Amino acid sequence: MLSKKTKYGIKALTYLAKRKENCPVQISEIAGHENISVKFLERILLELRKAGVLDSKKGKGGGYFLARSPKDIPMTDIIRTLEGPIAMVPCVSLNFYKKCDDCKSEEVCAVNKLMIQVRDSSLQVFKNTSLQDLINY
Amino acid sequence: MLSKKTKYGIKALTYLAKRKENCPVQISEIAGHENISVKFLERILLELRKAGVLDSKKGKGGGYFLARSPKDIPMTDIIRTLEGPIAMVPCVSLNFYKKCDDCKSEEVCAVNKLMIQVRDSSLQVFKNTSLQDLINY
DNA sequence: ACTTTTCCCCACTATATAAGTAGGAATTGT
DNA sequence: ACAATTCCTACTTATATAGTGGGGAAAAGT
Repeated sequence: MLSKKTKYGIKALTYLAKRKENCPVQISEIAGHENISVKFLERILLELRKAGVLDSKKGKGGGYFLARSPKDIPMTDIIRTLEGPIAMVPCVSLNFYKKCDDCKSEEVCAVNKLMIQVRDSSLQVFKNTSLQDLINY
Repeated sequence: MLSKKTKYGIKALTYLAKRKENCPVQISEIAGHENISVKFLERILLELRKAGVLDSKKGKGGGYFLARSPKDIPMTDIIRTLEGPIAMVPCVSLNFYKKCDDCKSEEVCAVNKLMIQVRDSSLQVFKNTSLQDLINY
């Protein structure tokens, strides 16, 4: 299940991407438009900034804005930052790999084989979809 | 993230599917082989029986066995029974649909559009993979 | 220099879900 | 009758999610 954190993050990013000019937008404006708690969104945007997706400006007239052009922000960046691994089990994760406690060997694990396929098919979607694609619908 | 319940369930089912004869197998035998708590597995197998994937026999010489041939058990059945929706958000779930609280309209929701694609790509894998395919690796 | 606006950051709480446990009832084979 | 086994409900515990509160720091406008 997708966490609200990720969901809100995507919504906030699309809100920013839809704007004509890439100038700083206040958290409260985004939160208001997308029905998100200001404080919660604050934390989400901060994470996205640290991940290099967003950039920010402090003080009066400050706010958040996209660090890159929407077409250069693949969904993989956003999902991995907010949701974590794209794989459904750590033992098939490319970026967050962790061995299973209960498995003797990954070579003979049916779950492993299945989840590699699921991971690849999801990855295909996330990798080939940019923030720009999302607002083009 | 895949729950341990689902993971254990898949492992138990593949264990059963690998056997030559489809005769009743005790929970404790499966649990021992797959490193799963007996009591926890008991609950999992019960759910699979209620869903029609497994059948059981009580009393001495009893146990669990596949209700159908492994090739007639698609992964969708198993995942939906143990994990629930395949979709990452309820608003794109085919079998567990639920409207979002925070969305005005699904037509303009970027998350919705993206997650439909992810759902379809995962569904493709789960639908086209049977229990038989899993043990054929 | 001062004030306001804004992001920055840590700690806390509440709630839900997952994971696992306990105990007994019901059923079947010998 | 007895032992082995599933069946079923309720309970506990651990972990993660979602959200809140309050103070601090930096930048900009005046």
